[in-house]
Amino acid sequence: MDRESPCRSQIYSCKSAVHCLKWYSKKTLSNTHKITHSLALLLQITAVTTAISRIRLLGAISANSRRNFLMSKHKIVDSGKGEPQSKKTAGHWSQGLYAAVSDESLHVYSDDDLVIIKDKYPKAKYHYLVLPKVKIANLKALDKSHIPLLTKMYDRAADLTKDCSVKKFRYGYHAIPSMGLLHLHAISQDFNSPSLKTKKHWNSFTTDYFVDSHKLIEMLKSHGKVNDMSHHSKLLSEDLRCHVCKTTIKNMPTLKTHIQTCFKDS
DNA sequence: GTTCTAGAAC
DNA sequence: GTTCTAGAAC
Ligand SMILES: Nc1ncnc2c1ncn2[C@@H]1O[C@H](COP(=O)(O)O)[C@@H](O)[C@H]1O
Repeated sequence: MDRESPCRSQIYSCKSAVHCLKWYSKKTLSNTHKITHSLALLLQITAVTTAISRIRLLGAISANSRRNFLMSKHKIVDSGKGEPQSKKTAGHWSQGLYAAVSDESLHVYSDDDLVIIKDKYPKAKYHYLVLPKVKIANLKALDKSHIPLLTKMYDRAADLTKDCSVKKFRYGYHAIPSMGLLHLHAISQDFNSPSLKTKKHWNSFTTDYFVDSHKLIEMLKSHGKVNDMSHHSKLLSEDLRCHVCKTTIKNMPTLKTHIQTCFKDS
């Protein structure tokens, strides 16, 4: 466990509270004082124990995400009054996946290493997110040691989607994700969904902005890290192009109609 | 006049 | 990431 995590420090404070109780009873305090102090300490222990058991509900999620959980519980914000809210602040929209993975009712699949949930705003008939249970904030945090985990994430996603009514799927990462917490997209290639609305949506799943899981794993094998892809942002404003026949299409409504007939799942 | 996109949101 | 809407494009 992380040495600095609130979880660990709370266990320490719990232990020290017990220690204090023993210490107090040996001291020559009046009986009334002893009882008052002991009761106060017992209340403290109960509160700490409750906090720890709530944190344990978060399962195998790391000390860092427990810290975020505590921050949100205690409404800790790191932005000053009148300042825009920091992206890393608990409660900011970009941290929404932390709450999603913590909610077991959203799990479509879960094991010791990963969780699979449905994408809340699916951009196709089938759209899942695969998240590791150990907190990995972003692609930059990845190194060679993560290859077995990333391979497993792909394997489980492929396994989950093999019985879907649409057979063509892609499994990959956005080059520049908006949401914190590493997540693999598993998305069917029909792109038939009301939540697919904008050019940015389309280009994020159909240009090189979408980095196949295999490609990402190859990057880690060959370079030991994920290549810098900050220049990929320009791909989001490219002209709309059908992912099947590659013709350019003038706008989103036309594209959505076009792919309904152009995409064939065989 | 209607459809569609792009940018602000404290 | 989404929602909302002003104004560009048709
Ligand atoms: N609370 C949420 N639960 C599940 N999926 C979400 C949530 N918020 C956003 N998403 C999806 O997460 C994905 C994040 O995209 P990106 O960060 O670009 O990889 C998008 O496909 C969103 O639709």
